[in-house]
Amino acid sequence: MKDIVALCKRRGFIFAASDIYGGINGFWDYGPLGVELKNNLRDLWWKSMVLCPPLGPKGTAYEGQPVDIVGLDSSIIQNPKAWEASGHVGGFSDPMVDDRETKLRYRADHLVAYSWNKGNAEKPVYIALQDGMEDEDKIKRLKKLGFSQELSEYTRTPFTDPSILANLDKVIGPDAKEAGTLTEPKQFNLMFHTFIGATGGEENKAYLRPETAQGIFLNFKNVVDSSRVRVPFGIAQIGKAFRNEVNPRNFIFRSREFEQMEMEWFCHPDEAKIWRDFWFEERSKFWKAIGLRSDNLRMRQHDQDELSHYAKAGLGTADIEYRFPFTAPDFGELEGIAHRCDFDLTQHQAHSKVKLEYLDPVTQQKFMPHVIEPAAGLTRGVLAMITEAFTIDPNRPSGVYLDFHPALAPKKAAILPLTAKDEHPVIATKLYMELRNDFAVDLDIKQNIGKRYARQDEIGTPYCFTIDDQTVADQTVTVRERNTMKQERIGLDHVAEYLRKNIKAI
RNA sequence: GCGGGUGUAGCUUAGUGGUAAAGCUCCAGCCUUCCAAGCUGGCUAUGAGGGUUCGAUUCCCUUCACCCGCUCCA
Repeated sequence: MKDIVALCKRRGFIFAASDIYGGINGFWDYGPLGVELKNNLRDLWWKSMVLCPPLGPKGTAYEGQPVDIVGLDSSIIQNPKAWEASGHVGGFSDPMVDDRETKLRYRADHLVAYSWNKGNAEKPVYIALQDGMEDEDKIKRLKKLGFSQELSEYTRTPFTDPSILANLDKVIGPDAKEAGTLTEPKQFNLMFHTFIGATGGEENKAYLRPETAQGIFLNFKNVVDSSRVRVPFGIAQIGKAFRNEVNPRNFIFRSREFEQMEMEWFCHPDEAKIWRDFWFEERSKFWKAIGLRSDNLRMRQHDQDELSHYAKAGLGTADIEYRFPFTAPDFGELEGIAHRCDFDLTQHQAHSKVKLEYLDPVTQQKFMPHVIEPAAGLTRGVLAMITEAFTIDPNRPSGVYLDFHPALAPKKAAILPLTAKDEHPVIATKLYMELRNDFAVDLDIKQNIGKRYARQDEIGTPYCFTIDDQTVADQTVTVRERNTMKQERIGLDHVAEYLRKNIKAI
């Protein structure tokens, strides 16, 4: 992993954000090649979803014909009420307390401290208990710690009371053996705040979106009313999302600012399963088509207890996971396909008071569509692409090369005159000018040919076209293929066609 | 968030309480007819802040970033 991070920096894929100030935890910048790679992945996803979506599954009206998906680019900042409706504000903003000994976590406002001075007023001992416990269990717990009074004899103080927080070293946690293992309560809201307007008081508070999905639900009615779509259909969006992660880790895998590629598929509740299976299949195919090896991919159904608030009911969530170097031999999430039921539309309808039900024009049935959501991490995808491509090869000068699928490679080809003399640069420049209109190509004239091949290997350029004396004589160039280092000669006038044929992924 | 570790140039490594050294990379020039060759020249570093000291990259404190393990990931 260290080598991958180093290569990313050395060759201009990914830099630490604010590098010259020592970096900033959880943020990364995409360099000249990184942005090309990310854009390529983004464009392939967009193509596979919006421009050229798959044919529908068997057992639906869509069998054999393309499904309907339209694009969207919604604002990062929305009305804060939207995040209350979605459950992002209320659901995860409570003060939490950790127990360093047992590693358990409690809501601070659910804890109550029981104390009994035991005849020694100088040194009260507090026993924190979950307020919701049955009295019987409280007595049992207190007894276990050596306190056998009636419950009424104890002083009962809310845990969040300053007198308790100032004496945490004397508090025994609900499951701890000794006092002093509980931490100060901490706010755990993962949403970034900001303030709208130059004066910025609390009443002007707003949030940066923690997922792109909500922008789609907020525009569901607008799209239905304007775009001649009929359920089932999808709305796709790619964009940045922000989460104040407690602990960003593993390069760009978990960062605080990241990019998502999400599509919300609206369908009749009865068809949810068909579409869930369909999208799961399609999305798996996508990742394989652009170069991830199947043995590095895994499909995993979420357990009931790890489901998000929106997916508790319904068919649950299935992840497409990739074996990243830092998770290996285990896997890390790359994309989740969730059945969000009608949670979001129902919530927004209730909070906004705007009717979001759908009237099927054929059956005249009115219903709240269910949502199947394939939600992929664009930046995680980039990381998967880079780690998959990273190949050690002691038999070549660079010692390593990036085995990108040609469709993903930041540079599709390099045009290299064998020497900087004679006709070589002239022909090379002419070829470069022809190709650059259609392909991301490099022209590199300086230094010896071996160095230039090595450089292209390290940035994953799949093809190098070299101009030599024979080119001058018979108008052919050599093509060097990155992975095999093999060369063949093709006509100068066939280069564009050669590239077009070889860089197609989907 | 907890525990442990690491911070000298883009990389790999030297070294010192008193002008920070080298190889590779990179850039420029020369040379070069297929895989980082050679020659000449050049850019670039003690993570940041504070303290002790005449003087700190070196000693002390704080902080930041990264790595490993746990935790977390609505």
